[in-house]
Amino acid sequence: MDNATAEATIRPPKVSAAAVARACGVSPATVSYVMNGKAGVSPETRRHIIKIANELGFRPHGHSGQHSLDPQLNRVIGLILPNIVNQMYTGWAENIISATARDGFEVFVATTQDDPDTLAQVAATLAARQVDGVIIAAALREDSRALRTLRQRRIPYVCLSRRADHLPGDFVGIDDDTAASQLMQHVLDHGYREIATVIGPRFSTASLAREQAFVRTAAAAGITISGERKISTRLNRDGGRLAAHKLLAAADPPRAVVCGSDEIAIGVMEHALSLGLRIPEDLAVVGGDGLPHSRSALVGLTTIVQPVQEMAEKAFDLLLGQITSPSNNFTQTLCGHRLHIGRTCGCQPAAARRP
Amino acid sequence: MDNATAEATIRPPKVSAAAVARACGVSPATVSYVMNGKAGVSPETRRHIIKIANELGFRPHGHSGQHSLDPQLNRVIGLILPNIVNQMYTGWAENIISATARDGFEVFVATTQDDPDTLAQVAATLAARQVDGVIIAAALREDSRALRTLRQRRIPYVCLSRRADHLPGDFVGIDDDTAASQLMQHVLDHGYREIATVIGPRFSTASLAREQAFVRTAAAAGITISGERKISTRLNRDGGRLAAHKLLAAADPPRAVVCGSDEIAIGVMEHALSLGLRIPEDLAVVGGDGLPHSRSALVGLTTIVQPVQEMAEKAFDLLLGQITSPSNNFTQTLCGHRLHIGRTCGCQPAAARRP
DNA sequence: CGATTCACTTAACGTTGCTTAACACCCAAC
DNA sequence: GTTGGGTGTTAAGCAACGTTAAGTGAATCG
Repeated sequence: MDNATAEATIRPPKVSAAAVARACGVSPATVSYVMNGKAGVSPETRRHIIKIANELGFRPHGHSGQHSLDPQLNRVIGLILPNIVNQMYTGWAENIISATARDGFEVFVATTQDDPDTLAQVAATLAARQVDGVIIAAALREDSRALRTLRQRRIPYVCLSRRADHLPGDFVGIDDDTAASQLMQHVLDHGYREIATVIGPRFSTASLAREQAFVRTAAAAGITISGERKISTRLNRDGGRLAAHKLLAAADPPRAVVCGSDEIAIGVMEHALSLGLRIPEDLAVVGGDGLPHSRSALVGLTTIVQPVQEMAEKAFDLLLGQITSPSNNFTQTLCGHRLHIGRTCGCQPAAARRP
Repeated sequence: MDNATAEATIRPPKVSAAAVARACGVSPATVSYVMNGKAGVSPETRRHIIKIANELGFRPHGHSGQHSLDPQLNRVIGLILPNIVNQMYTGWAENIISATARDGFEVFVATTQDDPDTLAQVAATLAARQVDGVIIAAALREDSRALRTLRQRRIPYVCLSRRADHLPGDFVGIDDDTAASQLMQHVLDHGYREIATVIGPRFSTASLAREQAFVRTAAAAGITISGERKISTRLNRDGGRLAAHKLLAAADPPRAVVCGSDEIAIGVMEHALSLGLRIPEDLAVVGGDGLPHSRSALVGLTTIVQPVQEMAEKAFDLLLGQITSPSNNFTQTLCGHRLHIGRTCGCQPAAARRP
């Protein structure tokens, strides 16, 4: 009797994975593999299935096609960070919180310490809390459990800075490849030949991309960076100290250290100073995040500056878009970076800019 | 619609959960799950049921079972910080988040920028979100609107570092008076006579207490700090720069600056360096938070070190106590601080030397 | 020509999301 | 007091869905 009301308000179009499979002439399992970025599917089939799935508006576990969600959002989003000590992350957090507050959203802040299990659990917890969306700056390349959990619950998410290898989704970051390449080029222009690189964990796509660009750019200048001089460490000062200890204790210590992160660079410099080395006279160091305090006159680090506020706001913009109108068309946004020339590379403070 | 509405306005409507269920085309059990925030209901169905229930004016306070509110916690706490850029606050946040996670709590992080209205609004928002408790590191001396809101709603809170002047409540902090006194004494021991103090906003009890201790300790050594040399500024680097600009542009610039916060101290040093002054040869500077990066060899700030982790865990402990067994017996916990001697005061640490 | 790899299917499995049904509770009527 | 209808809660059950280990068959390779 009241069915009229019910049917008028809710109408499930029900695009199941099986439907997509039928439309593509494959088995549901294949569709599942494609949607989760698993291996074992040919590129052609993969592309075909993605195309059909988008056309049909497929979402996993499709009990419902469209959200009628403006009225009753919880107005809460989750923010997953590797930690909240590194100022790179707090910078994003600050700006995300400001941006969300403008729209009346509250923010759950969670940290993972870059542990895969913690990440998976945190995502599950946030999902259980009915957040409207999640911004993740702690994605891991291989372990996509967290993102899968969110996908299944149809909770929109946006990856910030790091992405997952095989899972689709919105992404906001900088062009790590170009930025790292420019940074290395600047070091090369100083004439340093003995160069080491220290980056964050390789399970971060951002770290990995930077290392690869460092090595490639150096190679293009005829400089090979040996295995012992390519260090991956934790994304904090201690990681930098440890790396510096290894590098500087070697028989042939490097003349310059190119880091993937400011915190690491600072750790490297701290250790070098404790050995009595002068920077940049004995050792040049450059970083990769552009934190305010490492750019300051006290430290004077040469580094890549990321547009923190722009990135944060863009990430929330994208998330809000996904929340209000979910789709399977994802965008990859690369924000513009710039090189900040300090004095740790060997440049003179007054003549900050180099040609 | 007409009939139902008419009757509804005249008589207590008596909208049962079953009616909502029928209107939504689901079973009463599902409505029950939604109304109690239990799991096992899809977000779409949940929203739909909430919407219909609101339209029909459904009141969950039917005559049955116990009120579900008392025994069931939401397992969410609020954390109110002045900002999330100053590493003092992020240090506490990091450790509070870790501590709460161990007990299955989630944390809403909110920032006030030290604006009284923002603080009041943030507290109201958190209260509306049914948090189980709040940790506040952004309390203001005079404006206790926020704390009063929480008290009225019977939401436990713990003040961290700063307290409100006239409102009772648990408090965790350090002995600002003793710490500031020791810091000033160390500066006096160097023999400096021309001393200025720069602290955070005086609406923070921590800042005010430190300034008073600075002045008192200096006075005990026969040194008067004039009004122009007692500066209160914003709790960030820019605040420090501004203060330094005022102090160093004066006819009689000070020989030493005693700061109430590391960030301020760093701002002071940055400005001094930009004027070509050497630290500590031309100007000695000491800080007051003990942030990891200002203690590092790169900066070498002499400062008060606060036991960040201990304070964070203690604050959550107290909060948890208030949540599980509310009482009116409040405790004031003072954690132990220590003085970290760097080189910005003029001391010569063995290892570190700067070009 | 058998072994291996690749691309996909089959089928068992674990989850999710909801229903049915049993339960605990309060208020009225007997 | 006892009983019965009405109400919200909760465990148990079940169907649908997506996931994934195991399996199949064709192409490739040594």
